[in-house]
Amino acid sequence: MIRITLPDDSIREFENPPSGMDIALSISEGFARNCIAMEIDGLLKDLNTSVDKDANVRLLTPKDTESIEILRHSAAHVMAEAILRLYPEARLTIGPVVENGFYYDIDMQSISEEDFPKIEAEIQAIIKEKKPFIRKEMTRNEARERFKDEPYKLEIIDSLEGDIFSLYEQGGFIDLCRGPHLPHTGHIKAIKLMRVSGAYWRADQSRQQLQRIYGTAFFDKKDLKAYLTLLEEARKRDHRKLGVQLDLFSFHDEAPGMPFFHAKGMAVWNALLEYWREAHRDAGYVETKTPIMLNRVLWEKSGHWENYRENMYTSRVDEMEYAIKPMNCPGGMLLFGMKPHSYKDLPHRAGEIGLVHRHEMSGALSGLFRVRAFHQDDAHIFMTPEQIQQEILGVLQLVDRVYATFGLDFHLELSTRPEKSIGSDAQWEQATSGLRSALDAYGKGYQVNEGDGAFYGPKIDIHIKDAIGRTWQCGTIQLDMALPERFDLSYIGKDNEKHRPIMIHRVIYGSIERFFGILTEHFAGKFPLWLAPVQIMLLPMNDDLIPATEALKKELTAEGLRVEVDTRSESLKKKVRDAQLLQIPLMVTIGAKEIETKTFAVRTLDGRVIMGMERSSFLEKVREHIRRRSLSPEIFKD
RNA sequence: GCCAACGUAGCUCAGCUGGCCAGAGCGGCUGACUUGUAAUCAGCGGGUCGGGGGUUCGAAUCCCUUCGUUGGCUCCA
Repeated sequence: MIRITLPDDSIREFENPPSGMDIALSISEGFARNCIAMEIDGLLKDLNTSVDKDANVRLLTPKDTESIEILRHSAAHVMAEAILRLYPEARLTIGPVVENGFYYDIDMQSISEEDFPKIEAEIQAIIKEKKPFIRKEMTRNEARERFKDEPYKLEIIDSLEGDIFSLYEQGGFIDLCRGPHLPHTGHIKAIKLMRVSGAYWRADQSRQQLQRIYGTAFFDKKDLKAYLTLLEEARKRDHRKLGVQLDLFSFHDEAPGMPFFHAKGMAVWNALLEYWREAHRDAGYVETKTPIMLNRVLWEKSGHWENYRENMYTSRVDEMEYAIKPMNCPGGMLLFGMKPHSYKDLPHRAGEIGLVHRHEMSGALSGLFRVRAFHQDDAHIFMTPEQIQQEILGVLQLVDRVYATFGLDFHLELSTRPEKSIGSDAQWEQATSGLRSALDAYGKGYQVNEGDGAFYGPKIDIHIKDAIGRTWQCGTIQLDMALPERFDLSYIGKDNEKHRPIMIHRVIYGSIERFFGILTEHFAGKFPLWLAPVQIMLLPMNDDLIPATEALKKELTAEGLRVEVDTRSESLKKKVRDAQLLQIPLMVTIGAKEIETKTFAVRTLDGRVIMGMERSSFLEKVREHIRRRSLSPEIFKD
């Protein structure tokens, strides 16, 4: 007698060891049709696994969160089978599930997206056959024999421990796999190949280049459609596209990977920095600036010459070797090291909007998201060990304040000591527990990435979530136990002895260029009033009103507002349309009436028009909206 | 750096199984219209078809090479 406990704590008894399907059938036939896998005492298994002892069993249907991964994993097998049918000489390597889909790395001839339709047709044929996934187990020797013509599979087998290997077979296709899988291929209701790219076997450049074919799969065609719609939405928001449309920035062959910011882009940039300075002043920071080029001696001292050389631009001037800084820290170290410090001066918070250059691989470049020259909103904080918790907490609060201003939610990740690291156990313990207790005190919760810290210290990464749910790592707080040592930094403690300060690097925007790009996509180009490149577009009703409108522009500009006049001899409709397309938050129509009564006819981006607004009240509300850095599109609500 | 795709007017794109003067829409300019909230009409300019080399009677179209862009690998702000 086998007793199966279901999630609702009900118990079902079976004479013989039941499979998941048997259990599902004991509930209802419709439910059973829907089940795709099961969980036995917390372990995911195939639905046809026999439960041979009393156990807690959960039957999975497409609604369960784990199900989609099982589906995609199975989809990867189906894709692999389809490819082998079409390209018998192909050799499979690995085919994991990734966010939003799956891929399979295959050693085969180069293919392109044009080959997708025929592969997809083959996949559909396999799905239609509703082939069951059958699990088999083999010993190491049997597995090696079975895959003797599959060099990559052999290498995988040899790299794994244990003596029993599981394989899954559907139709004539068999693959080494841990499982679990769907009951049969027919459960794959929606599948689509997304793209193909190169990848190296075991991510090693010196090894075989493979074809990585990406696909995605869903239980419902509607879900696939929704996913494709999201991709479409992301494409519409692409900052590279909006950057051209809104005249914000550009790239030129003469400086690949190094953005040029246009006047309108700089308006946004300056608004970002103005806010940054305000927030940092409030948080007790001073601002510094260090040169972008420093000599080799400095970089040898900091360790960059040894560890970061291949990413640095170097130059020889007057027989002296220089490097353009890839990071701001060494300059910051020099500044702190200039004069003695008392414990009473700590913590010392020095911010720097530092321009750094890093020679990224050409293939890594991508719009403003990955560039070779960028500005970091850096800061170096020097403190006593006792101050770690309080200081980190202060940074977290600043992070909170800044991201909230943009309507960005975020989560935190703590990375701890990696295998290769410098510093003593005690130092790491003190540093890590300092970060941990700051995170605990902050109370937002965080994820721990064991062993993911930098070699010179643990760190906290801040991941923001944008308007369409994508996450980006921007801010980071890194504790550095190496540089104060290398630069022999010290402060005089209460005991009148020299002590080594604790130092952190931290950024909040991260790279201003990248943050700019993220914000552009987050807002879909519809920047809030305080950030908008052009805040007000004045629309004269006819050409005779242009001089009067230009005079108004002058007045509004003097108020610190970013204003333009549409002087074209176009219809009002046309001028309104073009201002809308440029996502300008305020359109102010100037007709004879407005001049006469000293009022404004104001239109906001949501299409609402308010006629006859007193100029003083317009100004007051606009100023207040900007001062509060409000995100609301309703500038004249009430 | 590697793999793949792409590069035609300021922008978006057509032409690309080689062959009439390389096209369209938008933008720009000129003129008319003088407009009350998402495209007024007409006319006119504008292109080394990314650069270089080659095949060919003939190349935007085919080949080689180079630069750049995009998607990945990798790396990371």
